[in-house]
Amino acid sequence: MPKDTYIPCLLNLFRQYGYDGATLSRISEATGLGRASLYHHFPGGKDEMVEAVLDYLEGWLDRNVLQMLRSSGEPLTCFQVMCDRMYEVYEGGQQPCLFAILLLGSARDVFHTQVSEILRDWIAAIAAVLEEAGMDANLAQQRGEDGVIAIQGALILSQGLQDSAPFQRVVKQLPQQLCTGLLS
Amino acid sequence: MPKDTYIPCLLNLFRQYGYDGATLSRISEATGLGRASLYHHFPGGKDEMVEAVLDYLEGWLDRNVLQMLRSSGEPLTCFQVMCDRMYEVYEGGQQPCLFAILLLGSARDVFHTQVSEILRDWIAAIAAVLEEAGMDANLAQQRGEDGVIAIQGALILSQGLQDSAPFQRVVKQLPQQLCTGLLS
DNA sequence: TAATTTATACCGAACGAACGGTACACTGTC
DNA sequence: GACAGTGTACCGTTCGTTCGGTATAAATTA
Repeated sequence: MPKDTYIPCLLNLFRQYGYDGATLSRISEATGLGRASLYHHFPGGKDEMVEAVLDYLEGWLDRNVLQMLRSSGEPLTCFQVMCDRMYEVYEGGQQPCLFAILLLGSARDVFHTQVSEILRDWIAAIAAVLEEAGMDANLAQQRGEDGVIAIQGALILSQGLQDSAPFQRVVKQLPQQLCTGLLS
Repeated sequence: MPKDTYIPCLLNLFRQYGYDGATLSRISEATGLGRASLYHHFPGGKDEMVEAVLDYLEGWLDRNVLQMLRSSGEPLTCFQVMCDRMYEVYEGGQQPCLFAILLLGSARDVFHTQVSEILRDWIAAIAAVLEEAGMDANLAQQRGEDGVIAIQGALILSQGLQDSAPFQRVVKQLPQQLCTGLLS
């Protein structure tokens, strides 16, 4: 069984406990692998586990969101699909975002490069859809940022209120908001 | 010298390193207080330090934002002042939000109650301003949430891109966005 | 075909370091 | 003398990590 098997499990652990809270004991327990076995699959230790999860997420985002955004469909429909995907990964707003966790955790410096790259790609993909549809480049870029901001902010708030309603409302309203000002 | 003296320093430490990253050694070094002195001022240890910082922030928010919002001025002006205050505490977007840090860190359960209360009060204060100005209660509540979402999301993104521009743009645009739909 | 090497996956036990926290004796000030 | 404040030395625990070694099965050799 390849090491990819354990990655979804690791993702859930880091999301549930944070980088520091996801101790090797917990990881060992959750994966069913002994401490030494973990180091067989991830010689770089915990950091390599996080990096593997980030690679996985980067691939997931590319396959399920960015490629779809690049497929030049109706902007509104594209963003609706994007928001549906977000609803899935974040389980309706009950799960926090690993990017934010890493960005605000004690090891932020270690993973900052990879996270910022992912965020940039995501924003650029949203902006490209809007620009393709005739929106001004600067405004499109702003809208891309606004999309990420809305989702990240909504996740924080839903986490803070322990109520997924704000996130669910945001993903519902976001596609329209991103498209406002677009002739169509 | 009262213990309040060290609270801004503690705030900066927790924001810079996160809850787990702000170790007692670092706290001791940054405050210039030995371990024994720290436990003299904060017998409850690290958790009590965080709680003291949260109390401080709660007071700061009440004094500098909520009371101002309750003073029934022009909504747009109120929100502009609010955003100015946000610009200050978050140092133009360069500093992350302690609430988010605690919400996503390993000790989220410990501080969740207090953080959620602060968020709720903040949202309610924004909503009250809009309702006072004639906005529908449900929409006003949504706008309150949107305000917090925008700021929290912008902080995450600015942190992620290591670029304060998104945050600064958001605090600039937010007052208008919160007021849209308001006659006046 | 039988023996042996190699590679992969796994494990329990232990490592040094750092953690949060405590005990206690000592200062200074009222 | 009382007591807030401090420095030092130390506690037990847990951290991430490493060590030595086992089980299994495929590949290689005799």
